[in-house]
Amino acid sequence: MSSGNRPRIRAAGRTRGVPEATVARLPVYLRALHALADAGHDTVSSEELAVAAGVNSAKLRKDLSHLGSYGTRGVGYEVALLVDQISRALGLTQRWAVVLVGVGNLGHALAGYAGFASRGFRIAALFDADAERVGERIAGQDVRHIDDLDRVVAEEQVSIGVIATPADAAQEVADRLVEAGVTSILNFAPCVLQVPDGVDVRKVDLALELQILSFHEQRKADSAGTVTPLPASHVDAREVVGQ
Amino acid sequence: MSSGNRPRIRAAGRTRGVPEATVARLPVYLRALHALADAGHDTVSSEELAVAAGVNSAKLRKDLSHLGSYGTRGVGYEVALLVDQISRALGLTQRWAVVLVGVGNLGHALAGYAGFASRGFRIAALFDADAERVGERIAGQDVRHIDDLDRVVAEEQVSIGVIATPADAAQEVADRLVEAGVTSILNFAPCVLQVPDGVDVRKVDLALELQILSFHEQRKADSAGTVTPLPASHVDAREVVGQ
DNA sequence: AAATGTGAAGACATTCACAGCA
DNA sequence: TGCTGTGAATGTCTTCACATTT
Repeated sequence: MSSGNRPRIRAAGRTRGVPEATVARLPVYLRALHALADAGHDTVSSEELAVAAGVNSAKLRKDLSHLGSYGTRGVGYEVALLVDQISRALGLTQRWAVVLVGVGNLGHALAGYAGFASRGFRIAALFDADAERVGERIAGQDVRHIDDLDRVVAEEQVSIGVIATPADAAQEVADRLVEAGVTSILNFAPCVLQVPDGVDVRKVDLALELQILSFHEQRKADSAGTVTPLPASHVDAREVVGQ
Repeated sequence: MSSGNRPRIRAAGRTRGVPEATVARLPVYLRALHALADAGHDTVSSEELAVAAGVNSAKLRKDLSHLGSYGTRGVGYEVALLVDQISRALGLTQRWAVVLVGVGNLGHALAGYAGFASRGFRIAALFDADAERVGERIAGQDVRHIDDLDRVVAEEQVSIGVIATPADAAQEVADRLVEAGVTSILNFAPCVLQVPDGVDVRKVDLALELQILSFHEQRKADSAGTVTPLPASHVDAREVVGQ
């Protein structure tokens, strides 16, 4: 017996409790809404928005219902209001300061990526461990030495760090980020990071995504080669988009 | 009534039926195994491998069980054998040809990303729509004009395409890729792609990941500011790693 | 003695289908 | 009438706990 050794606290106090799967889709809805706003739409139905976001409308409505009741029955959602509510839910009413560590190939590209600035993030500083690179100017920022990390994080109130170093440097960088006070990390290095509780890590792994595609390619190739040619209504109607 | 309007075919013929969630973790296990092999380990227990991969051991064993029974009770898994089996399951026994479309900031970085080559993928060609860029040499490849896409895809038997264009060009590129015969797409453009059944799309969205982190940052900031200081056993012991 | 492989339970997520409201 | 919001049903994923095997 012993009835499950950890009680697994679900929430403390007044948790709105938005499911993680929903959180991961909110940015997609937000983007679709911006596009609709630009196209001149004032209101949108769950069906229309769902199509624009690439999900089905029941899922969309359930997702939005976790934020509150912002639609009008018989009409739909007011685009501007929904943009506000989703932005608020995601914490995008403030502009987060981000530091980027590692200005190699990929770091360069990330430093110049316009999508960060336009979506509520400000790159406060670029860092590298390589003395050769320090002082280099990228996207209007001087590359600083990683030893300055503590100071910059404190001064600029940085809470998010992006790691774009080689894999063998990533854990050390993560340790330094955490030490400096960063509590969220986006990791582009192909490795697993060890961080203390209370620090969130998300991983973006380029090769991993290709390997997943490889799996499905193989499946397709196999079933094509086998007896079953599978006429038109192919089995693969599964949705892959959802990360 | 009407009992669910689509029968939802789950598989055609002899599907081993590896769950999608498992597939997404296999590349992580593979990487951990390579690291272990390099470190001289011949065998590994589910517990050790799980730690290296950042998951719990029950999940790891369940995942591996979908590939077959390759462990030895009382001992563990032979590293080399497991590498083989996972590689086979992921379709990495062959080297896939990939085309990359869009050689801007990000495309440049991707073209030079060593992780592709080292994990079973060969960049067969680079494309851009901008005549200025055509002919430019990146990572040992000449950039070609997108009009050559059909020919290259056919000649080099390409089945995977990577889109690294701006969002407004992505759908058009996707259409051309599909038209040329590509059946898997990795999309870095921040937009939803429309593709026919049988074509898989995976999306990598850099800003989206930051937005998810923003959500959790806000939650932390809120609960810190509120009445509840939440002693040591902080609520955030949730695992975020799992993509 | 040690560690795998797996039914069963539980948690989580999606989809259905319709009550309720504008 | 049209569309949202949501209980209930279904499906998927994770975790537990232990029989089984070396």
